Amino acid sequence: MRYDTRQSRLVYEFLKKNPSRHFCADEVYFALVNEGEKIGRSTVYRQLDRLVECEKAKRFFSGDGEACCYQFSSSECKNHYHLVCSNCGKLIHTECDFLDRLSKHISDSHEFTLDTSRTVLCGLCADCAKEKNI
Amino acid sequence: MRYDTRQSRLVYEFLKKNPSRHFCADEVYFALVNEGEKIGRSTVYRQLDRLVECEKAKRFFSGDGEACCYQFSSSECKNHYHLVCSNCGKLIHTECDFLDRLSKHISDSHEFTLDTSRTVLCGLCADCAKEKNI
DNA sequence: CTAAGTGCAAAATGTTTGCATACTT
DNA sequence: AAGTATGCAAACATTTTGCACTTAG
Repeated sequence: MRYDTRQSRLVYEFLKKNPSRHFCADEVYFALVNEGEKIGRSTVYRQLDRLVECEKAKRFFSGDGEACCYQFSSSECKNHYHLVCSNCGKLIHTECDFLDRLSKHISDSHEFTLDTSRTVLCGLCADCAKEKNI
Repeated sequence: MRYDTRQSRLVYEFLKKNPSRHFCADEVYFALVNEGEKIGRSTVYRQLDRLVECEKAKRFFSGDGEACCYQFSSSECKNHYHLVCSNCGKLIHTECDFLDRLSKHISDSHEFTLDTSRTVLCGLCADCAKEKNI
């Protein structure tokens, strides 16, 4: 059984409050500490793991070898796609026919079962693309 | 200028010898040491970075928080796609019209510039899918 | 001869674990 | 009361860095 503790709620609420951003474990930890909350680093790690397990958070690795990242994830995230900007780290949730057909195509033609919850399409968001071209 | 050293060749040749597999830095290091080669751990890291820089190796993060991985990559890899099996770690290089159209679609409809060399599509390969279903 | 690369050991990161204590149910 | 969670500090794993030394050009 899983107990409902102050700390577990803290971590969950924190991600939920910022659904469009992702955070590494330490960012969550320090954010909470700076808000004056009392919570330990390992508790944050353990709670994040738990949230990933029960699919309330998404874990991924943003591009170039940084820490691993966590982001709020509702059950809808199972069936849509994620674009992550390798420059600013923004994560974009996308529901899209074309991407659905991608899954089907890959399984039909490449004998490969795409895991959409795990796959993150990497590139540059509009803002960063603009910035880079200047 | 870049010098051509025994160690730089060792690392490059090692990846090249095993183009269809990927290795974390330590695997490369220990494989070389076990073959009796004299090379330092930090040199392996530095050479791997260099290979990634000049696109002779591909770096990615295989699924669930393991170390980051390196794999031989020829210049062709710039324009094709990579499927990685989250179960066995196999990396599949794919040249595919559909995936080319994906890039275009994402840039047209989602204002996002896909970086195909960085994006790894995550899922299950045919063998592992079979195994899991038994 | 100069610039670049090497290897070691130490430091920096990021994450996990053991264990006594505290909290939930 | 029993089971789970917490928090600390220590352990771990991976990667980076400083620096004296070696090697390639």
